[in-house]
This record gives sequence, structure tokens and C-alpha cells, in this order.
Amino acid sequence: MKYHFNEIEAKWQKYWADNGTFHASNTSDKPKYYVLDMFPYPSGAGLHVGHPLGYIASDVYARYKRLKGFNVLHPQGYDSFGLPAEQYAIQTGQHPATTTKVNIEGGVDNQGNVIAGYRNQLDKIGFSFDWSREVRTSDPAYYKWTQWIFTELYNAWYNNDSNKAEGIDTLVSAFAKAGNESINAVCDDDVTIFTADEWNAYTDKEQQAILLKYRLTYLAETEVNWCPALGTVLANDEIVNGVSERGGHPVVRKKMTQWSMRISAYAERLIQGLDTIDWSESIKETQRNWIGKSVGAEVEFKVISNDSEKSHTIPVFTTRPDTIFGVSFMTLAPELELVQEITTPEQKEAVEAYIEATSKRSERERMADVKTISGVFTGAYAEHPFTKEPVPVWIGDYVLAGYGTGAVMAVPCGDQRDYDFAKKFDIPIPNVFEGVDISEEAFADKAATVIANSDFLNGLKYKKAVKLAIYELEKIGAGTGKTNYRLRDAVFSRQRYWGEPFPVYYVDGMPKMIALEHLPVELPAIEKYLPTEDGAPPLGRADVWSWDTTKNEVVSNDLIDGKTVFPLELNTMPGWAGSSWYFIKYMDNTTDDGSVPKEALDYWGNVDLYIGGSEHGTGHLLYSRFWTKFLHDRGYLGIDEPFQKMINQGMILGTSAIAYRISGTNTYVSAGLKDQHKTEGIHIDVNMVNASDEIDVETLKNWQPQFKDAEFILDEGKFVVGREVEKMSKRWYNVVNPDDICNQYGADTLRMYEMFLGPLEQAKPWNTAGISGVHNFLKKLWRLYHSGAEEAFHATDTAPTKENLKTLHKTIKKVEEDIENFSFNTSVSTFMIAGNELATQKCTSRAILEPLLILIAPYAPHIAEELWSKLGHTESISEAPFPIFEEKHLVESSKNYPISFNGKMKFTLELPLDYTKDQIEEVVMAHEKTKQYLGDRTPKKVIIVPGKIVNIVG
RNA sequence: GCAGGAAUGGCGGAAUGGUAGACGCUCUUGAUUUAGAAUCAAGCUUUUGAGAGUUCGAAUCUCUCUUCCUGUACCA
Repeated sequence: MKYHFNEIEAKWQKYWADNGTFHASNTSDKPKYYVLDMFPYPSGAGLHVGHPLGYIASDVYARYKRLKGFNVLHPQGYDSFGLPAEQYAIQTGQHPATTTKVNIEGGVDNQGNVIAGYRNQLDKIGFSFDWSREVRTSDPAYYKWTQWIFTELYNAWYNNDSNKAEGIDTLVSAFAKAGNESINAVCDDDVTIFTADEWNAYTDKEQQAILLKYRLTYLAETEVNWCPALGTVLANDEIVNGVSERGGHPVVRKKMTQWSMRISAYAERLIQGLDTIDWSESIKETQRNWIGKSVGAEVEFKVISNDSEKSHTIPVFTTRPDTIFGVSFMTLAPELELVQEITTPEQKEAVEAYIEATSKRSERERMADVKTISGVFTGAYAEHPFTKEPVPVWIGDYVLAGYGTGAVMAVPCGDQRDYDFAKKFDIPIPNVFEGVDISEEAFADKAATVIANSDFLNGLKYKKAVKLAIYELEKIGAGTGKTNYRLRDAVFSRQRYWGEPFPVYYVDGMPKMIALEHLPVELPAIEKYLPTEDGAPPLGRADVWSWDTTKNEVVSNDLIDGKTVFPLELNTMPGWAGSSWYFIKYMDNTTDDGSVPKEALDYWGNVDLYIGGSEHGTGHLLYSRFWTKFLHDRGYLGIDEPFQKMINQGMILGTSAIAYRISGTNTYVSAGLKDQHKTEGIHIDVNMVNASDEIDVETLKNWQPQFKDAEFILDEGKFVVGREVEKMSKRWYNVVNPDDICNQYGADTLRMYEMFLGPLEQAKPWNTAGISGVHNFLKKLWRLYHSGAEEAFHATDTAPTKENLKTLHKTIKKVEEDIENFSFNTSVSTFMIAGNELATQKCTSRAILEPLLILIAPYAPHIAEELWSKLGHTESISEAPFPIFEEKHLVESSKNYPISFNGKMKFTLELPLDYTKDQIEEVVMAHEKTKQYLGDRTPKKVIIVPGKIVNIVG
């Protein structure tokens, strides 16, 4: 029987599905292991060969862990809310739920496109997913709990004293007892101090308004990133270079009332937690940068004013309080309201013109144009806290309103931007550093800093000076030590249809949460998926979108009476809401209400291995850590970090095929001859090109009309194309579909080849040509178990030879090490070597062929199952125990020593391993080749490392 | 600018400080075959981006430089 991979793979995929082979149990004596992939967004374009790379790697690992005796949870699902489905809905009028379903399950969309479906594509590759735990974020049974987490965040505040989130009731009772003066909470900047009596006297609405400033999700008028083209707000991580990540549309700043998540409360813990998890240094660093911790001081400068009624102070944040005597001016962000209040009448015109000019510049222009220094004097002066000297106050757009206090104390001798600003506007640059020349540029080397001209700080180094400066500032009440974070609270509202609705209705303008027992609040049906004419989000089009507080259900808007029926929130949640906790839902999906029982949470804990792309570094991976920590604080989760170990697979790039056209003609020339002409490269479909980069001219002519009547200049009868490595994309015609590869070579070949391409974490080009090597290996493997023209199965009970055992155990050792190190490419090589060796040894021994199959099973599970069953097993090979490596089979009695002269290997010599150094030296020095290479020189030294090498120096 | 990572044949890539180029692709030759495919056998790649240092010995460790990738940025 030949290797009919199509039949074999279909047979075993069906077997696994029918027998529930990969269903994980929530009760087991085995240790648990949770392997998770970042779940895909099911787009209509389907999978290309780049997508499954991470899934194959995680599947190999999951299968390996099962063989190693672990109870493995390896689930999969879909991040099925999102913009593309909604954009498609706007264009075609199809409900996003319909297109999403087709994209997952396959079918024909209403444009007549045949969609293979993610599930079908994934199934063809033979993954060991436990599909009984599938998650779809757009499923109401799922987003019910996303809504619930939102209400939990609403009903919580962050207590800095206990350093965790607590229920809002503890805050309310604290207020009622003692007001808010002694509360150390993370809250809005504008909270005012009140006493218990004042609190108790407030109306309910006033109390609610105050509590909103403390809740972990809150409504606030914020300046948001508004994308007019998409008609929605975007989070910071959804903007790249000042334009939207999706579509590249311009983004402007706009004030809107929005839900926000107080993620800033967790800034410190999000940094600290990074030290406890096994992620790549680059991703950790990305997160640290994004959170942007800086330690320093907040210093208050009093604005000098004759009018004692209107006294102002300018708070600034600085990381260099040690240089405070070097302050020669201050700069405020032009957007600050304070600017209006302190500007003198003489400067008013200039200041307003400047503010006007800045506000017109887009974020992008401001970023692109960092070299132009601009600013205006406000006319105001502030008092230096120590010297009491007047300090001129300027505004300038190099100071950002969104960071720190939006104001800086400018120390031109110690900061290059301040330096440039001072030079440009002719402001003095006092030097506060000992022995440093600042005539050309600022001096910012903290380590080499010794302070001078600074009163009590003179002669101190950076660290001591900072400490003392803060101490003195605190003493005179002009400042405190402070840690600042760049991380902003995350805007949580989107003006979209295809997202989770908020479980929120409004009574008299104040938000009210809908209780868990009435969730989910399901998305209403609407006619069109666009914002309303008056600019409200798409849900503004829904007629039945009001909450009846007596019936606890969604009712028609006509029934709104302001007494029992109220309007519902029109925004929906962002894409990251559902993906922030999906790994939890996989732990159990058997309960009627969709909750995950505590036993399941405790049993599975966190994800042991998470595999996915690194592009989620500042989005998903930060938000899910935030939600995990929150749920931990509230006692729902035992774990504090969601993903213990993470591997980020590299992108698989396309190898585009280029046909060279002679400029200005319709004549194409074979690649070898292109230098004889002036040509331009035209991308052609890579699937038409063979392993030698040749393409059949007739195929090309039939591909697209432009080639129909083209002329072709061949080279030795062949037409050869050029190659270029680019991102895999339809526009370059370099997309390779995994379904085609499975049909042509089989899933086992695809899996092994993807692993063989190169190190998992590295970006690497796909080239279908190379696949034959892996495919040939699998055919060879098949022949190892069969013989004769009929390819009859031939495993025997003959005892294995020493050689056989050596090959097997060498392979066990290497493969196990490789899998543990995620070095999958080298284990494929190891299989090939083993296959070659056993074929040469003509090994038919069952004692070798059985364990070999188990080793290969994680990589090529279908062929392994087939041969396993032919060996007489009735259970799936996934139940087999991983073979145990035995050192004794590798023990050698002799070693082929490399004999080198001055470090260069010249010849080898087979010597017994039990030879001592002296014995080795004796034999080597007496050898005629040694004499030959040595000539008449006498060696100065002979280095002998037994079992390794001989090096003759001289 | 800052941070993280990388650089090895025609290509993808291997190498606990110890025989550089494993394994595979491509190419060449031979065997088998009517031919092709498949299979088998053999061959091809001259030294690790550049320079210095440590070492008996460096792709590997240290320093300097170059190039490339990824992330991030008037962050005070």
C-alpha cells in the first residue's frame, strides 16, 4: 500500500472528531497544561499559509505534552466582533452576524463568493483542538459575561492603601463615615475634598457624580482620537503614525463623553508583573515603554501676580529635581486653560494667534515637524521656589498637554529641547553642572552629573541631589516626590454597531448598570449600520432600544417615560473587550448560564503557554493583564497574570514571482536575459511557478488578459521568473492557500514544512518549492514500515541492533530537547537523519519503529496514527507514552578525534575513549600525518581535551 | 534619538568556546526508465557583515564600527 495521505488524513481527522480524542477533562490525576493560541478574527479572505504557523507550533507542543502525561487544554475560538465585518455590512447591507458565521463555517456570501470557512480550513490541518470549548466573542452567551465584567469594573474603585481594587460599597461607607480626605484612591484629578456631613447631605445624583470619578470604568468628557472616515473613536494603540491603523485615515482630537477604563490604576503592577512572566524581552520592553514610568518630583511654581484674589500656581513634573537651580523659564502646553488666565494683556494677541495656529496642526504634522522650535511668551512670571527669582512663563508646542501636568520647568543646561528653545528665544542658560561645557549643547548624563551653582545642592551627585531637592521642596511645601506614568486611561466606547452593547441605561443623565440576572443585553436589529444623520452611533437607529426597569427587558423607545423606562447606551465596546478574558471562558463551557465554575478556574489557573504574534504588545496583551489583575483583586481569579509563558511566532513572508517586461512593449523576457534590456517587473501568481522558478508560457497567457498576446523571449527554451520576498498579500499574487498544500502534499507535510522553515520566532519567507524535501521524508518514513513492490507492511519482532538503538535514542534526546526549547525546525532535521539512518540500516524492528512514531506524532499526527494502528494498536497514538531516553545506547568506546594544528583541523584519528591524555599524545605525536604537517617544527604545546579534540601548537 | 533583536554558501537554515555549513531546496553528473515522474548513488557551496581583543582554539565571549528588522518617541 502506498502513502495515500488524503485518505489517511481524512480518516484520522474523522476518528479524532468522532471519538473526542482531544476533549480535555476538568478533573484529572495528571498535571494540567494549558496551551493557547491567540484566537483569529475570521475574515472573509480566509487563511493563508502564514496564519497557521503559530497554531502548528502550539499543536506540536500540546500533543507533545499529552504524550508526556499532561492533561492538556488546547482550545480554539474566534474574535468575531470587529470592524471589517461592519464595513462589509455597510457596503452590502448584510448583517455582520451572517457574514461572520459564513466566514467561520463556510458557505456562499450574498455577493456569490464561495468562502471556505475558518473551521474547515483549520480542520484540514489536523489540529488537536478541543472544539467543544469553542468561544465566539460575538455570541450573546459569551458577551453576557463581557458585559458583567464591565459592571464589575463600574462597581469598583482602586484603593492605593491596599493596592488593589475594592467594591464601591467600601468607598461609599468610608465617605459616609469620614468624607474623602483620608481616602488614597486612584481617581480623576478634579475631585474636591468633602467631609462626611457634606457627603451625607449630597443628593443621590451628586453622590453618583462623585463616585463616577472613582469607579474603574467611568464616563468622562475626554479628548479622544476621532476618526471621521471610520466614524468612530480610536484607542491610542489603534493609531499608527497619526493615522488609523485600519485604513490609514486621518485622526483628529475631539471632546466627547465616553466610557473609560482606569487602567492607569494598574500601571505599577503591570510593570512589576512583567518580572514574573516568561515573555520575550522585546515585548516586555514594549510594555514598559508604553506604560512609561518616570520617577521624579512634582514642583509647584507660584505665578507672580499683583492681584491676590487670583493667584495661580503652575504644577510641573520633572525627573530632574536636582537641576532646579538651572530653571531659567517655564513652558506650558498651549492647550492648557491656565494659559488664558495668566497671559498678560500685552501678550494676549500673540498667545492667541499661537494657540490658534497649533490647534490647526494635526497630530501628524506636529509629530513630523519636531525640529521647528516655536513658542510665545505669555508675559507672566512665576516665582522660583528656592531663589524667589522671577521665571518667565512661555508656551510652546513641544510640551504636550497629555503628559504630566502639561507644563515643564525648563532647565536649558540639562535638557536639549529646553536648550534649543532658550537659544532660539535668547533666554539665559545658567550652568548648574560642575566642570561641564554647555556652550554647544545641553548636558544630560545623569551618571556624570555633579551639581554646582545650586545653593544646598552644590557638589552632590545626581542621586543624592535628587533626594535632597525633593526633601527641601517638601519642607517648604513647594513639591513632592512623584512617579509619573505615560499610560493613559483607555477609552472604552466605540461608535460602532458590531461590538458588545453596554449593559447601561441612563436615568436623568446618570448611568445605571443592568444586573447580571438580566444579561445579556443583546444587540438590537437596525436597518443600516451607519451613524445617524445627527451623528449618534448606529445604535441610535434602533427603535427597540430602551430599558424597562420593571420588566427588566429591552423595550420600544416609544415607551420611554423617565420613570420606569429609560434609554440605553448607544455606544458599543471596543474590539479588545471580548479578547481580554476569552482564555478564561475556555476553562469551562458546560454551565447553563455560561459562568465558569471556581473549580475550573482553580484547576486550569493561567495559560502555561501562549503563542501568537507580537503586534498585540500594547493592546490585547496589556488589557488582558489588566482585566486579569482586576478579577484577581475582586476574588474571582486566583491568578494575577494570564499568560505565564509566551512565544511570538515570526511572520511568514511571501516569495513573489516577477516576470520582466521590456519597457514600453508587451514582450517579456526570461530572468537570465533581463540585463540586456530595460525592463520592469510584473508580479505574477506564485502558484503557477515551479521549483526551478520556471513558468509555462501557455499558463501565463491564460492567467490574465494582458498576457494573452504578449511575446516571450525564452532562455534555453525556458521562461524563468525573478523572486522577491514581500509580505504575503493578494496584491502581490504571492498568497499560498493551506488548503491547496493539504490537497497536494497533505496536512502532515504542511505541518512539518512550516516547522522546518526556520526558527519559530523569526520572520521567514515561504517557498513552496522547498516542500518536496519534507514530503519526500514522509514518503520515506512510510517505506520504512513497508517493503516490496506492493508496499506490504513489514514491522517485525526482530531484536534491534546496537546501531538501531543508537539512532533511536539519539533522536529521542534531540527531539525532546528541541521541543522544550521550541526549536521545531531542528527536530524535523533530526527526524530526517533518523529516517535516513534507519533506512540504511534496513531496520524493521518494532522496538525501534514504535517509539519513532510516537516521537513524530506531534508533528505529523495522521501518518503516525495510521502506522500506529497498522502496528496493531487500537488506541490513538496520542495516548501513548513518550519514549524514555537511555544514555547507555549512546555510549561509545572510541572517538574520531579531530587533530588540529594551531586551531585548524587537519585530519582525524580514531582513538579509544578510555585513553589518557598521555596515551593520546603518544599516539598522535607518533602518527606520520602529524610529522607531515609539523615538518621540522617542534610543537610548543599539545592541548588534549579527552573526548573532544587534540590541538598541536607551534 | 531611545529600546529590543539580527547578520553564516545560489536559497531556507545547523553548529554545549572544540572537525563550520547538519538537514532540506536549487543546480550538475551517473543509474533505472520509451519519455517524464518517482527512486537510488555521487558531486557543487573556502570560512561566518568589517576591524580589534581574550583564548591552545572564536560563528559563539568582550569592545568599536557598518547594515538590516521590530517597537517607540518633542514623555519633561
